[in-house]
Amino acid sequence: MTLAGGSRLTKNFARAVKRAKTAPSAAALLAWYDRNRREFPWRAQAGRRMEPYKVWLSEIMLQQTRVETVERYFVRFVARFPAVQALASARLGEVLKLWAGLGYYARARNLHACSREVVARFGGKFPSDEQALRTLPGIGVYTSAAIAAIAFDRKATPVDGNIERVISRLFAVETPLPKAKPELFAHASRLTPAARPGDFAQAMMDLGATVCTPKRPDCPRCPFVFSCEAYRQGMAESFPRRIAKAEGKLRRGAAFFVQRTDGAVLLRKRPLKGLLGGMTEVPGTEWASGFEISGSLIHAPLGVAWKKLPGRVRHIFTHFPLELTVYSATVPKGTPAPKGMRFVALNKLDSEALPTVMRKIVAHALDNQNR
DNA sequence: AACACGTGGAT
DNA sequence: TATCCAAGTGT
Repeated sequence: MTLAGGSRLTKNFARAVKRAKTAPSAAALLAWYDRNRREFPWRAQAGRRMEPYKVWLSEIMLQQTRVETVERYFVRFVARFPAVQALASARLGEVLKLWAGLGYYARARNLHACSREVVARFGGKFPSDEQALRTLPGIGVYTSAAIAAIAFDRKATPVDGNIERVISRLFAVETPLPKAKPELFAHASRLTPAARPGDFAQAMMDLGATVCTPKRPDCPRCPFVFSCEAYRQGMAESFPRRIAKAEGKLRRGAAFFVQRTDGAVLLRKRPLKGLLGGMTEVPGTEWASGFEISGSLIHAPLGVAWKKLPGRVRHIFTHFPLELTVYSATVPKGTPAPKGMRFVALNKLDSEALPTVMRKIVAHALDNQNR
């Protein structure tokens, strides 16, 4: 962190901390947690047991996804599937619809598979220990520890991105991520108390989300300020060390927006595996680097008059940027959909498993086809 | 071990 | 506008 403004008060505070550095204590963190309790739809009231189903569902949704984004998805999801049995008896398509827009769609496929295994192998009750949880689809090292600690009060130490940041600062860990993971886990595990391990984990994550933030951490409000080595060095913001990933190469492609005169739009389903697996899409070409627009009409789903729309649809995936040219065509009412595709009424698009990039294509086409 | 896998909010 | 990156898992 920076000593904002360099005020005398702040400098004195920093000097006082240097003199008084103490060992970090879980008790201090838990006290902070109790004073700064945050309410979430999946979080029980203080002292109440959390439902394993809700803990599991929220943990899956929260993987690589911000709390503010997850909240409304979680509420909708629980309203539709109040318990693991309801989810297990649903079709995958129904689950993907509720997941559309949330990203990382393998999570939804694994969530569905996991619900069926919990019912089939564990009688509809989540197992409480990490080893057993770890055997379920979509539940990895982090999530198994999180469920064991938060739902079952087992002494387990989940380490997510927040906790990595908190710990790397607390101990000024110079090893860059992801190599530092074992070291960070060892530190976190040593700090985990036998009492309230679930609250401890949530407290660490809340601390990372609200105080020990990536940019401009609010160190004076931190219960660990007297223990933090990075702060003592005046270097909190420079942790965790990280090795930059190579950025993905631009890919291009074309999308074919077909609308019937009654308004219905032509859609199809993507293969179950891989990018946007199992989701609905607007028909299009492959996405490739070095893509040539000139030949793309060969791949069009119908032999009709195509109009190349002005502009492009741009979308950034985690591992590559995408640039799409959109072609549009209008066909008469009653035109049957080509094999493997279907026409869907425009006002029914909301209840389709359309990922964000596909919604962008539809919006771009509707904005531009009559210009 | 390294890469595939989405999206949107903050700065 | 560009960049970062968030409660990771599977292969």
